[in-house]
Amino acid sequence: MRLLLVEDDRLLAEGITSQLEKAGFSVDITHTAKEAVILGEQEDYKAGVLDLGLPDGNGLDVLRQWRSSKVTFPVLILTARGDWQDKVNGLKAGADDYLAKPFQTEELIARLNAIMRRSEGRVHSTVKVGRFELDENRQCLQIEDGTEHSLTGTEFRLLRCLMGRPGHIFSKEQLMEQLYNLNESPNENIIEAYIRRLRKLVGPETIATRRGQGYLFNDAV
Amino acid sequence: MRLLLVEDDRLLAEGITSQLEKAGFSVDITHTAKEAVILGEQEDYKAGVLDLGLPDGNGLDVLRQWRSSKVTFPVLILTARGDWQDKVNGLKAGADDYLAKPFQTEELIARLNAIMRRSEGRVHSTVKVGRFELDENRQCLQIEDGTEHSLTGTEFRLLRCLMGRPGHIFSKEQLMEQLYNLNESPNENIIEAYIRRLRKLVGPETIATRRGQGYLFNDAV
DNA sequence: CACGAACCTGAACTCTTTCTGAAAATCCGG
DNA sequence: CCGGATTTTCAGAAAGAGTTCAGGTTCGTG
Repeated sequence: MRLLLVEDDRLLAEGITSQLEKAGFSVDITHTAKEAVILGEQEDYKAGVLDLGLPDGNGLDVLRQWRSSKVTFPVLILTARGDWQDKVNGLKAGADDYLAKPFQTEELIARLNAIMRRSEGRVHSTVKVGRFELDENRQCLQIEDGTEHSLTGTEFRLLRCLMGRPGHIFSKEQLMEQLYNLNESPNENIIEAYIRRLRKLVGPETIATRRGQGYLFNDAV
Repeated sequence: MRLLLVEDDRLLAEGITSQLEKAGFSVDITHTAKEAVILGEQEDYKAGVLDLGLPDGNGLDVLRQWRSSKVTFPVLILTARGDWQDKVNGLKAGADDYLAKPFQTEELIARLNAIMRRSEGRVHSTVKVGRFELDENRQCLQIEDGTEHSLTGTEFRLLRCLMGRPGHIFSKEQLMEQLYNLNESPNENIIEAYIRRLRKLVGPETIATRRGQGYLFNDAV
């Protein structure tokens, strides 16, 4: 679940990032408007967090440029407390939500989850495929036979990706992009390793291999 | 993999086409806006390349008309170098990417592949001939009796080629060109070997041999 | 009708990709 | 700084895809 955080205060950015990563996101940080525009257009994020005050330009311009170039992921803007104007302009420019500084990271996470769910057209925070149900709040997998398994961060992100689109083939490269940000680039064998662990939970048939193409979550029970 | 190329410079159009065909696309050319609108609406293309300067109308109007009549395939527009305005208007009108003239055909191919990949998630792209349906996302073949077979990379590329133009005879040399690049040049018997594998799936009658000419996918059920 | 060319067929071979189990490295709370 | 949980790497085994081969069959032509 990749996010882009645009925030010029480096210390604050680091703080937010470390908490977001604990919550299971993979975060790219940028401090400038220019880089933000490029990253947003080129990388495949699931959401963006945008501070409006940037050294080299207005955050709203970043947002407008994204929207005019078909960047569709949901964006949450950070505004100074009580700055009504910024909020209205932001929503006009295509933002999906806003949050006044200062804020609790918990609230940021909650709101991010909300706009991401909304953008996917879902309401429930659980993904159900066949006899499996993935609980996004508790980060655990329930199986129809009553058993329940809690997942580690990486296990969860990978499984959510696969279960989010049952029957669709994800290449190893795509999965790498979803799990890791630009800085991290572990051995591609890591995907195989995690696929193996997930199979121990869901059974070997449930996650199928398409040799040379990738992996898919079987939607047939 | 059918494309529509809208370009009024006939010489340029021919040149681009021959290279695109080498890259495995099957290209229809048109030189007028009027014909472009009709073809785009009636035929089932996987992508379009649209030059903005046309003798009988503006390319952007073609694009707008397509989009308003539910033509969803991704479109790449060709603009004059540095014409910022065209680019922005194009993206607003529903283009998926743009390329400034003059360009390298390699770049055109790379961008086409990119926008097609991006649009894959949204559009369910399948080729249907008789009682067979080839799913290009999942790289598998569905038959009317309900069975489904996943294909290996080479099987898929060969079958897509044949099914992309049912009834048309492809020579072994042409098929070789579709499946392999200049560096690879395996024994020509490889085509026979794969044809045999495909026949085991679709039945011996469905892929006919024209001795001395090539193979074709039978249009009639 | 006989002959060669083109095509078919099944199996064997090679090479790449994936699986697997375990060990090493890293992270994190106490 | 320690110990457990988690992540990452590694290397050999297994499986699968791609390719070749050798011999058989069919077809068209002279």
